[in-house]
Amino acid sequence: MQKSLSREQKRQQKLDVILRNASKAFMERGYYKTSLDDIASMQNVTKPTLYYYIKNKEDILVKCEEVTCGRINAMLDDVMKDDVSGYEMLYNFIMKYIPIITDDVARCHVKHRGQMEDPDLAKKSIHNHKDIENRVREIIRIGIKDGSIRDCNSTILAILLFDSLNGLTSWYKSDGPVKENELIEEVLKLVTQGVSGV
Amino acid sequence: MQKSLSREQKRQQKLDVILRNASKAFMERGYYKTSLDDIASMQNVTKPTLYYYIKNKEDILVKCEEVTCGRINAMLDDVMKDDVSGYEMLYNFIMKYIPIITDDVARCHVKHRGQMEDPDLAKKSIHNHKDIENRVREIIRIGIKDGSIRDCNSTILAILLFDSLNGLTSWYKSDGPVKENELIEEVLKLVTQGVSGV
DNA sequence: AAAATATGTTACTATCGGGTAACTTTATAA
DNA sequence: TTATAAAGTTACCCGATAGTAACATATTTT
Repeated sequence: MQKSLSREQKRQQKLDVILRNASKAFMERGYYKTSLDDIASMQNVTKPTLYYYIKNKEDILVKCEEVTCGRINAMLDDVMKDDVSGYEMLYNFIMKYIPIITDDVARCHVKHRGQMEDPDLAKKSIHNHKDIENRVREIIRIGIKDGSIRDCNSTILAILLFDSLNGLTSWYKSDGPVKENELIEEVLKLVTQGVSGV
Repeated sequence: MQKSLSREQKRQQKLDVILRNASKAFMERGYYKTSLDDIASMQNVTKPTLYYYIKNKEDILVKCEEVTCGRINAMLDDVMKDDVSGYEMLYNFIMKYIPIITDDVARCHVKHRGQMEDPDLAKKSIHNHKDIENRVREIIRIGIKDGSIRDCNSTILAILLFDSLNGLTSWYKSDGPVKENELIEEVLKLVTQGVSGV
């Protein structure tokens, strides 16, 4: 039993590596310009081996999504259980969202969300994101109710917020010139105070 | 001469239709899932006819970019020549940027910018966008200098701003439930004042 | 040790779609 | 009205690549 667990763990680890490498490649060269042969050779295996871990190419996107949405929802559970103002919840959400979303697998998910060829998978993907968006809208509504967030269209605000946060994924590199602390700082200031000079 | 001009105009019009239809298809189904046959049949012509107007598939993206960047730069010329505060310039820029960027051809450009397979074209595309980004950074710097925009990292702010504005392109539909006026209103409020309740 | 299962490989198929060559039709210009 | 160029068509090629079948090796369990 001990050994069989370790085998299962190894399997999981290899899947993780596949997702990580595939994500990296998809972000650099794009989904369609990255062949399964490319991905396979990153693990020093051959293409058919991949099919031991994934159903098909599209399944890589699905699995990246599962991992990422799982993390985000767990974080939201954590943030929303605190008994603080809506504004503080939103602040905490943003602060914790950025480190999650700058990970390669998460970036891959954000870029390809809702774009599966299988319509059912695409629908499910959009649904997953809408769920998360709704939870953030709920935070915004709480903030408006308790007066900590100014009265606004919570739908539009939630979308704009996600746009700017998810946009990070296409340019932010953890080894680039912009430090993560500074980035979080600027994003939080922009979202909370805006750009106005006074 | 009259007639030959009209022929040239017809040609231009047909190219416009191709770009418009291709953009729409690329946004709905994605670049790689849209074949040139698909695009051709939207104009009720056959694939080789397209090659009379475009060099190859990628050239569609290049032409969408030329059109869009031309519009944005003309708008920036206009906004920046006014003798007003940096904050007001930024405000005007955002107000005028949204109608430009919610057009199908512009949305297509935003989605595919910098993703051409030909490295030279990709480089040029990124350069085009960086130019525009730099002009907006210049506006921000003017605003910081004259005190109308709070002191901040102009690079990060410019990027975040573009992220949220360009993000619009993936969800905003001119015939959807959100009115353009309301959208512009909310974006401007968010960017200028932030979300804070007080 | 043997049976069963997991993991991997080589070699192949089948399809799709970008691009082109050669030909036809329509419109402009001399 | 005839020559020339524009605009479009049919028929094809060919490279790329997702997915599979059949075979080989390692590992675990009995």
